[in-house]
Amino acid sequence: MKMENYEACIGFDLCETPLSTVAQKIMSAMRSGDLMDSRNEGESTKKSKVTKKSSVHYSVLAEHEKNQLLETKNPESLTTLTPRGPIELSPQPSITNLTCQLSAGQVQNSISSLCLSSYLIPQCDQEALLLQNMEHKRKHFLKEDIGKEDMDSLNFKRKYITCSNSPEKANKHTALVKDTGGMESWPNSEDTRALGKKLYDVRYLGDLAKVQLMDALKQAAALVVTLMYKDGSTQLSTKQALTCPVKGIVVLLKSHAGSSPVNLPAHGGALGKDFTCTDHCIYIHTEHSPFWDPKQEAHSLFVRNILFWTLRCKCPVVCFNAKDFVRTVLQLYGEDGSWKHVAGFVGLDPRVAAWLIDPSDTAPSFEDLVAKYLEKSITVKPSSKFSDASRNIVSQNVCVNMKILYDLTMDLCSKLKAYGLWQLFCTLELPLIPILAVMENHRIPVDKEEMERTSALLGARLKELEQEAHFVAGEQFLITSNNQLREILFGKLKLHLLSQRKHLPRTGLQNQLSTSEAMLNSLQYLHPLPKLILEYRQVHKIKSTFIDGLLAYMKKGSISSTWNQTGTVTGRLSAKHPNIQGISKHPIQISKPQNFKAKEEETITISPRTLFVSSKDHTFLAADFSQIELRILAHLSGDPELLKLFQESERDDVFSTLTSQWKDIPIERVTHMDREQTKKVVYSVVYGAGKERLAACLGVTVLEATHFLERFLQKYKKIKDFAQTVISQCHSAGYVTSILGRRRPLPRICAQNQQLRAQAERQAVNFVVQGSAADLCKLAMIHIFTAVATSPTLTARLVAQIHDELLFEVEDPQVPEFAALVRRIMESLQQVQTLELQLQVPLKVNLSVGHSWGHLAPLQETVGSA
DNA sequence: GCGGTGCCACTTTGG
DNA sequence: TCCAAAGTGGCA
Repeated sequence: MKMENYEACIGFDLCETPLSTVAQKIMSAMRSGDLMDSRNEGESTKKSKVTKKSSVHYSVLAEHEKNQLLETKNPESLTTLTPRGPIELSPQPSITNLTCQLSAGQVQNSISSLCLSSYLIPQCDQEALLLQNMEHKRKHFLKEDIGKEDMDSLNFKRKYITCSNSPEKANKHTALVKDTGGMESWPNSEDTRALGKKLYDVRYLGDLAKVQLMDALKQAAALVVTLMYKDGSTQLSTKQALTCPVKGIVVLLKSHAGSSPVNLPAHGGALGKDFTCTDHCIYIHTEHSPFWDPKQEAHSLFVRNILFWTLRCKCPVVCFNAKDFVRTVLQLYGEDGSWKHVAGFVGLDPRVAAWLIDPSDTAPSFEDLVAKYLEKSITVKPSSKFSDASRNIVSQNVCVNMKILYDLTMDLCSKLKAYGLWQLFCTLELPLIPILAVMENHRIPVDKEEMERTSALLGARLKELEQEAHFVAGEQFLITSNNQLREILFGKLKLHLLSQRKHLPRTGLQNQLSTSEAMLNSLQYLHPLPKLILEYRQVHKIKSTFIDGLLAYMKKGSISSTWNQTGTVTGRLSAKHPNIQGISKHPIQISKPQNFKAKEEETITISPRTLFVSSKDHTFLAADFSQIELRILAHLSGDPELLKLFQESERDDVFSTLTSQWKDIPIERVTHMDREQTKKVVYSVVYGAGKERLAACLGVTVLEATHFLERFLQKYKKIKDFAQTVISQCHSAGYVTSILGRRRPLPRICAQNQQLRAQAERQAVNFVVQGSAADLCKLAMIHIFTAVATSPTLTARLVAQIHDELLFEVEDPQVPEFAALVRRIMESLQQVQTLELQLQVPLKVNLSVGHSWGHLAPLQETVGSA
């Protein structure tokens, strides 16, 4: 064991008595001024320091290493000091714990050089490295697998029997090895044969064992990670607690089987083929007790070390729902700025892999995936009498499950390769995982007082509207009930008989007369009730979803969404709790309720996005791709008219241009509403909307809509050709793919039912365009995130992604530099050599800034600065 | 009678 | 018989 193998940060407890010799030296060096005290540094310097991010506690070092440290130590070799411990809690801060950093010359693998090297490796190199690692592991794994499948299934059975008969079963979970005397040495192969399903709790490891563990961690061929919750369940448990706090983290260290001769038992033995005997499973307790004690602080440093190592190590890391793992580490140990350390994390997530293969099953459990994809193991048959027992295998023993998880992930990886999804997985989806974790770890401030005022205001207005509605209806009824509303509109008032329109909207399944917005719009001149209902619904939606709903998710005056990477069939992201992608953009006007006399205006404007504000000294910067799907359609179809629209008039807004063309009005006269309508019409038409739908959308007769449809498709002829090509490809292959190879199987493309088949055809066309747009938006996120993470100065945080729009929170002085970076990166996605991507159309980005999300103004960019 | 659950209709967003 | 989401409330 050599010093070179350690991080260069070493922590000391200063409340230990007697004070260790090294600590005494450091203290005296600090007093004499030979040592810099980082407490006196400015905030900005502190942020950029890497010393705090990872360190080894002094107590972890073996005796001879302590001696080595003591010998090599002279004051000059210590460059920084960082106070640790509960200094925030104490009014009179006293140093109770120190971290010192050795100069790079003293220790070769100093933390700073490690960090630098991992940042300086370009993204593609990291991917190449990962690919190489994976390929190596895969080959190795396959080689080992050949001819031993039967043996493995036997082993599973053996383990199961052992497990169910052991006293541990009563415990429901894997027994933790608690050697209160402290385990002095990390177990070798002889010990571990019996420990296939035991967890080593790192709290109870002795100093030497800890050192050996770190070593084993660094030499592991692969790591498998899962979170353990307070109720004892893990990420692999079927019934995963929704909001259960994390108790600890379980890590399976997969060793290079055969790499050490000591670990190789005699040839031919059954146990010799059981690779599990060289693997170790550790449990890392991460819960903090409310009061501080030095032992816990030492443990905390050690844990932090392990976890940050895991996040930046070069070997494959397997984790089911890896995003939750990254976010948990950030919540536990992430300080301001430390998010950059996880930027390069690439964790193999089997759920993401399975979603790429079949995007239609959006939330499979670990157990589901095992049943669906793990070929060699227990196949769970619902009708089998062993079904319950089989399922128990997948839920009882954490260590066994971790090994199954590893196998499952390897199987999924080879499937990804077979489907041509491997590159998409590695270059797009996996790098996105830490980005989403970092987003979830960041909170957006919200104006709570304003929100509560608005809630009361809207509540009052709703009461008024309800009373008016009851009055004009001539009876009391539940205004939110569509059934009751339908009875009044068509049963009592018989408005459908007064309407001139022949085809009134109907509900899907019951085929009743609809009470939708389109219907109410067409009835609004026949009776006052429809208009009141429309206004009621608008106000009610804003209040219940965007004001009260948002308040429910607020903690300490801020909110943070949960981002779902595998929640859509098209590759888009989705957000929930709250769904920040669905928050009203357009302000609504409401007339002032009677009892609100505070203001003089008769109408009040409500805009939910205005409630989102940037933090102090920060600005929101929004960057959105303009007409991304239409541009992609132009590229894919090669339609000359559409291409011309983007290549020539790059300066103008395309939807405004289209509006002025077909409505025959000058472009200056095109209103916002006109533009929105054109947008809706264009997308409806290109994705195959019928004439009735179009008529309803435009508010014109079916005949007029038919004419428009013909004219449009005549002008942009190749759109139809493109759609035909996609549909026929889908017919022959059974699936379609996006620009970066994302796939969507559409089995109904050959359905007998005409309706189902037509739907699948429209979905195929839509997927190719929407999925490709999603690819580009994700690529933009990754490139920008990587650029910021590798920048020594930039600190901009990604706050939200609203499909084509990225919302950042930027430190005020950095806005111009960052804006230029964002524009350059996003527009340069027109061609990406490494992905063989080359669009025929330019990509255009609109930038806007402001201190409130609802009030963003186009950015005035300074040009000409080098 | 009460509370949980799943489905439907409607709304918002994005293209 | 445009596509893709999430949230709310009624209703059985």
